[in-house]
Amino acid sequence: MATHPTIGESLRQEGYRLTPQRMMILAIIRDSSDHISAEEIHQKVRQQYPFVNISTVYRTLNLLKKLRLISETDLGEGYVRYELLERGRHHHLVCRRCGESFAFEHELLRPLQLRLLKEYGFTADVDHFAIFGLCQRCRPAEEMNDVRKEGQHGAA
Amino acid sequence: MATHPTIGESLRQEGYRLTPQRMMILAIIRDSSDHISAEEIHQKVRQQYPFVNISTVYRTLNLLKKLRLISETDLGEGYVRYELLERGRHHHLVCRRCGESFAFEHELLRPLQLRLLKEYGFTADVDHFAIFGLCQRCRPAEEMNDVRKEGQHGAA
DNA sequence: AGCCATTGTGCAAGTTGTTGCAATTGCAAT
DNA sequence: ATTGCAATTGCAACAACTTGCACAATGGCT
Ligand SMILES: [Mn+2]
Ligand SMILES: [Mn+2]
Ligand SMILES: [Zn+2]
Ligand SMILES: [Zn+2]
Repeated sequence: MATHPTIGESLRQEGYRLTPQRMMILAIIRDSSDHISAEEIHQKVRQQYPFVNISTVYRTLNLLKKLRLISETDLGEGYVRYELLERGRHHHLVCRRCGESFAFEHELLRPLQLRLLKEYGFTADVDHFAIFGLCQRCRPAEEMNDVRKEGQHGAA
Repeated sequence: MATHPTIGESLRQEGYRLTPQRMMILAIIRDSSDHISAEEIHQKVRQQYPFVNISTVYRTLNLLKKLRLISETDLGEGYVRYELLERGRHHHLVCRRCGESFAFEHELLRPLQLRLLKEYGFTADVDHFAIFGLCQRCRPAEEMNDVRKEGQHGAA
């Protein structure tokens, strides 16, 4: 129940208030084993305090994002999900056909990050990417689909 | 005035109709020298045909996206912009502080694309990325900002 | 030309997320 | 304890985009 000191306290140390709403939101993000959406957070906070407004949830998420305590990522569901950044840097591959998503190592993005810094002096925020495409299983199916369409010319 | 045959015809060859609305939308995207937003397209189509609905614009953009004729990208303005994919593959760096955006070569993403394919069998859609971070000019300013905050502890 | 199935459009309502504003809260100096 | 002030909240309105549905347009078949 006691809010993990590190995250709540880093809020205060930046000069922000650790309000009850923020404590509840933080606890829920911390206790979630996976990515969590704003709506899910809102539902869970409401179980403790039914009057929280969804805009408070969004504002808190934006604050935590700005302080780089959480990261957001769009896994193609029509809304964004959030995750504690201290949970370890990683990224996701999302199949545009089956919707499945797989994590991949941050290492794979490091060479790009370095080249952007060297060639453009640009410090890229490489926190939590989602890259869309076709997974191994779906590629053959998609190609078959393309071939079928080309076939429409003469056939059928 | 005559719609560029290649794009309009590739629509038809996929079995979709080339309606007047779609012709107008296509012509506007083609005649735009830069990224263009749905709202901008809607405004311009309305000059020719005041009854088009914004949802037709969005539906057409989604169709063109699905057929990989256009690509979309979020440059951090609060809405998405679209560009003809045949205009040449490139990506963007967007500074989260000053909002400035710079293009960068597709070449820089190719090694990542290849590694994702080799290591995960994942065929990444690397059409038109926008990577956020700090540009060369803004990084010193941002660091100064961080230092000032740390100073709050004892000072002030 | 007339009919039918399919595709596309307009409209209104819905979803996710943001924002202006007035009221509340927290904090510190009196 | 009271006051002053900035940070935060709830609420309602808004913005970008999507979707369900009824009607219109299209294209194929006869
Ligand atoms: Mn993740
Ligand atoms: Mn571009
Ligand atoms: Zn798949
Ligand atoms: Zn900048």
